[in-house]
Amino acid sequence: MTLRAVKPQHETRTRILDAAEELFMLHGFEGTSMRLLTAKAGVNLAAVNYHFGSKHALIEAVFRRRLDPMNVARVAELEKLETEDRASSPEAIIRAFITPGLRLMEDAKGGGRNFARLLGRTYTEPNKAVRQLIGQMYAPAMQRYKAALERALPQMPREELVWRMHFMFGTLAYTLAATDTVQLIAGCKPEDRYDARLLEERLTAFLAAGLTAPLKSLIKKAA
Amino acid sequence: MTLRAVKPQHETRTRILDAAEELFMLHGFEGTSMRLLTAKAGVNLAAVNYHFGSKHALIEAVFRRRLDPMNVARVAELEKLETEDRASSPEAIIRAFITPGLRLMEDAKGGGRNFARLLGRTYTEPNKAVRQLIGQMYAPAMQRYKAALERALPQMPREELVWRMHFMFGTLAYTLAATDTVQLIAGCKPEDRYDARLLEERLTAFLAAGLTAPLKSLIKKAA
DNA sequence: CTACCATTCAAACGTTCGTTTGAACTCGGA
DNA sequence: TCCGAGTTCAAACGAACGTTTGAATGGTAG
Repeated sequence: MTLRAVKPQHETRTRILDAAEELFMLHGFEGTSMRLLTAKAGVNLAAVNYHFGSKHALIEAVFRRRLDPMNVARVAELEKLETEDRASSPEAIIRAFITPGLRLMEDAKGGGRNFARLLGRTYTEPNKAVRQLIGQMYAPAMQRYKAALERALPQMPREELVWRMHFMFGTLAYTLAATDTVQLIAGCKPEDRYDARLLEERLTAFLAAGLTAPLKSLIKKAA
Repeated sequence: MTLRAVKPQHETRTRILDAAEELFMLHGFEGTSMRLLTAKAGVNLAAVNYHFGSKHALIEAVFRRRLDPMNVARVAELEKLETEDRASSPEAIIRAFITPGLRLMEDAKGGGRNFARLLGRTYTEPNKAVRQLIGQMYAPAMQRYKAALERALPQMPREELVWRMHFMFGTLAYTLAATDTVQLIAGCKPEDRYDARLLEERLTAFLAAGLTAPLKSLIKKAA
């Protein structure tokens, strides 16, 4: 019987994942060496290959740990909307989509914050294997939301909707990744720390307006 | 007198810059080795350090070659709006801002296309030195546009405008970088090649609507 | 106690990295 | 013709990379 203190089952794995999350965010995948990573995690250099098999497999594990639950939460939020007959509001759908992402940023211990920045950057990651990896992690939830928005916006041409969802996804990704770039525009440091609740309101208003913008562009095209 | 065919002044420099543009886009900065780069450029391995000094200085040169003219074009477009008294339209200002960026993507020879993807990704670049580098390249033009939008939208709280510009900037960055991610949403390959003109219309409509969205969010905040 | 399995460890593997070196080459001007 | 500055070249530098190895270690079941 395992009476010893909590039995740190796979504690090494967790320490590696936490260190990887932070260092991948700070220096990128290629910029993070296994020596630095294992030193930060306080484990032996060989531990990564023992527990994960390779560096690439570690990258995959880092994403799976957070991304799978996040997309489950996304689908759950959407299903809640649908059972409550509130799925006809594009704004509600947008909020359901972005909330699980923004939740990451209010993680007090910093792990979620690190992952949020890492995730937001990875959609434009050079490494094709990594991009495809998270692409297929997203695919199921993405198709659900696409179908929901098609129902909520029946008058919108499908192709136009695809592009607007693309823009929406991009804005969220950038917001998660570029948390320190606001000062590029503000010209000074942000007055206080990220207020995730306020950010959610701002982002939802911006995206809802963009997604439901008038369709005049298709007519003006002749110009 | 230099009668010889066009005198390829600094042709080696150009070949290196072109190869760097493509390879940095494909594999990132750290993922691109000087050996691969110089082989692709058809020059000697030592040529990069001879002509640029170091790999980091090459990265800087790659950005300066395209980014400086682009931001000059941005400011010029804005000044044209202002002399024509059309600077009161947020949509016109947005169009002036995004057009020079989108122009890169219709470069027939591919160089601009490569740079567009590279640029869009770099706002979320892990390497802080690189991020700061392009940050300060952007700063002057950014402040001009911020002032213009403050004048065009006098009723908008300054802080709200900063965030909406941040979102706008992010959407453009993502659009430039993630040219192949649309199929993540579309679920299939895009029917035809990027139509920059149509994309400009779609992006302008989306961003103008987002930027001028109603301000109700500030009231709803109590909920 | 012993045997066993999972895990940890220090050390080394071969490869590739960015950069440096000093000689060879090119070519216009004295 | 010869000089010298500008450029290219093959070769090598030490350092750092991801991964592998085989021996030690620790706790558990027989």
